[in-house]
Formats: sequence, structure tokens, C-alpha cells
Amino acid sequence: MAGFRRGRVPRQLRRRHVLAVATVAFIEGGYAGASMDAVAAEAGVSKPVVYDLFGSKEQLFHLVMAEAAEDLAQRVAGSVAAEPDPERKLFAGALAFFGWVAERRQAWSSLLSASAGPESREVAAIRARQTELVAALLAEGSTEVGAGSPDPEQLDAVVHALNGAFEALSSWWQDHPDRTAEELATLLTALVLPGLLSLGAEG
Amino acid sequence: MAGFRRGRVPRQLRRRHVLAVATVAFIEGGYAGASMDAVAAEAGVSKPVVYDLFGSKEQLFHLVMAEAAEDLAQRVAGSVAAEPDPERKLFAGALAFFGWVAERRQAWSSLLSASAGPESREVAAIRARQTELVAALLAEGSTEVGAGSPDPEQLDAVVHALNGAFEALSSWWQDHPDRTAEELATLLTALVLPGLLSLGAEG
DNA sequence: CTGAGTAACCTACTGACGGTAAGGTGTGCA
DNA sequence: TGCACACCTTACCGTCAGTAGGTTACTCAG
Repeated sequence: MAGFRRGRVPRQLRRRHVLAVATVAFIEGGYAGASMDAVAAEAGVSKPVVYDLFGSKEQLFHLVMAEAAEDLAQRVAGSVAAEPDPERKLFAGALAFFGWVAERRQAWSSLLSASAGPESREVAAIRARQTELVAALLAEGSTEVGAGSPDPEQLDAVVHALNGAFEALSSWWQDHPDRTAEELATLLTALVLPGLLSLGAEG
Repeated sequence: MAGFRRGRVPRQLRRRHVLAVATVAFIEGGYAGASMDAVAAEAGVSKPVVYDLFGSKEQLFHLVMAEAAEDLAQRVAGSVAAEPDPERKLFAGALAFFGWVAERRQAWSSLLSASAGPESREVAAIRARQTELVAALLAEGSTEVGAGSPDPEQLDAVVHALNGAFEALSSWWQDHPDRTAEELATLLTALVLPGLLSLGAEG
């Protein structure tokens, strides 16, 4: 993997390598716990190289987060699309979400629970990606249930609340690893599905 | 207020003063944004005094968070206790929560959304305080609805999910200040009440 | 082959941070 | 008076994000 850790290397190659190293560092230590010195050293490169490639710690973190967000969003979207009715969509989406988290427990806690300081903007971005997806699904589900398109701002609020519930439950999962993704998905579905249906039925 | 900013002062007085200064600093800049040098300077004291009084930045932050957590918990508990049936309790609790947040918008975003690095333990503590309260209310509500005491671990999970929804909605509120606390409380109640009732009915 | 231009890279620094060592100073009490 | 302790200070350490300025190796025209 690291045959090119020393000496001259094309920019794009170096970039990919450093990004991979940084991803591991952020996963292991979170934003604050990862140091640019350590990333540079681990990548076999001096610090200004990292700054030339990525600009700042924040931007580097943003790239890592964006990759993760895209991965998660695609996975959830795929699972949801495979189901016919809204109820099954919700459960399938929840299951896909918790499945993704299960494969990345450490990554999840280190990355997603990082909301302080300058990196909060980046976490907000991954959240926004997820929000966008859920909003589209909810709007679709709402029209299927029979109501017209709902108040978009209220929809936005509901989506944020849902995201918060998902994230919090994932966080809780860290301390209760005996539970399965199915259990969590079932629980969350039971908690919010009735409310979502009644909200959708009104407007 | 600050007549004793210089010179010899009894320990407890100095402690209260520095704590007040630190609270403002953390509210304005969050955990990472507040520096111990700045707190010491603002309090008219040298840095080792702050460390002698509070031990570390983390512990100082913990004190500030604990005060806020206690305040919030008491406010919510009071509002909930004043209502008779579970449905009204939930709405009253939600309203009290958002009312508290409304009075401290800046504090909320700076303090509660700080979950990265070493201070995450302290945020978890304030969250735990709130969790404990909600769990007690839910358990009580569940027995009132007719079911026996529910699975405690499942209850814990539900409470965490609820807390996450509350926090996320508060965060969303920062960007949509035109909404009222009543609207948010109504929305969140509508979203989770049906699910809570059906979950409680099963056990 | 040679020299210019440039992409890749380094050493060595700055300023700010959390935290600490070691010592000075006012006050109460024998 | 002098001892003891609580209070407070200056001056430092190691680590961090980020940068200034210079050096090396590849490329390509002549």
C-alpha cells in the first residue's frame, strides 16, 4: 500500500494516500484527537505538503465527512427504494442506517458525535445530506398516504427531529452493543411511524 | 460586581467570580472557543489560580454544564408535575424545554452542541440528567396507561431517542427563529405521542 | 547535453493553547 | 516578633494549527 511513502510522487496519488491516512486518524481520534503533525508523519510527508493538498484541518475533515455522508445516504436510499409502501420504507431505511452504523461503530462515535468548534459546520453538512434524503422520502410518503404536499418548513423540522432520534439512538447503541440493528429499527419505527402517519394525514 | 478583581480575596468568593466569568466565556465561544488564559485575564486573576480552583478546563466546563442541566431539569419537572394525564404532561414538558432553550439560544448552541473531544463526557452528563428525568416520567405514564413496568433497557433507548429529537429540533430552531415554542412542542408531541402510547400499551 | 521553469517537498519557525514549577506576599495567631 | 498557611504571581513546558522561505528532482525546449 505504502510503497510511495517517500520521495517524489504525483500530486493526485499523494493526495489519495494522505486522505486515506487522515480518514483513519479522524476515525480513531475524532477531530480534536487527530493532529496534522501525526497525519503528515504517518503519511511519510512533511506538514506543508498536507496543507498544500487540503488547505486546512477543517477542509481535510470535511472531505472525510463528505465521503462518509455520501456512502450512508446511498445505502439508505437504496434500501428505501426497494420497498413499496411507506411503512416498509421507513423500517428498511432505519435498518440500513443502523446497519451502516454497525459496520463503523468507532467511526460513527468519533465522526458523527463531533459537533463542537469549527468542525461543526462539516458535521452539519453530513447531516444536511441525510436530511435532504429523508425529506424527499417523507414528502413522497405523505402524498402516497393521500394528503397533498405538506408545509415544507414543518417537514424540515420533522426531518431534523427524526435525524436527531436516529443519531441519539446510534450513540446509545455504543453503550448497549447487545442489541441488534433490527431491534433498534423496530423500536424507532414503532416510536415515530404512528405520529408520521397522523401528521401526513393532516397536511 | 467586580470590586474584588484585584488583590487578596477569600477562596469561595474568588471561586464564584471566576465561575461566573467562565460561564459567560463558554456560552459565548463554546468549549473550544473559550481559553483559560482569557478566563483568567477577564476575572482579573492569573492562570494558576483558575487551575487551583477548578483543576482543569474540563472540570470547569463540567460545573457550568451541571448548573445548566439542573436548571433545565427542574424547570421541565415542574411543568410536567403540574399536569394530570400523560398527554398533557408530554406537551407541557416539551413546552418547558423549548421555553428554556428560547431564553438561552446562544447558550444552547454553544454548550449543548459541544460533543467532541474531552468535553463530550460533560455533555453526556447533562444529557444523562435529562434522560433520567424523562425516563421517570415515561415509566409513570406507562403504568397510568395500563401496562406494567416496561423493559427498562428499551425504555432507556426510547428516552435517548426522544432526547435526540428534542436537541435536534432545538438546533433547527436556531435557523428558524420565527417559530414559537408552542409550535415546536405541538409538532414534537404529534410526532412521538402516538408511538409512545402504542409502545406503552404493549409493555 | 544543458539550462530554465516548475511541481514537489523540506526545515524551521510563529503564535496560541492547556497546564505547571517555583517562589513571593499578605494575614492571623502563638 | 516570628511562624505558618492561604493566596497569588511570573515564567516556563510541550503540543498544536498554520506559514515563510528555500531546496530538490522532473520536464522539456534548444
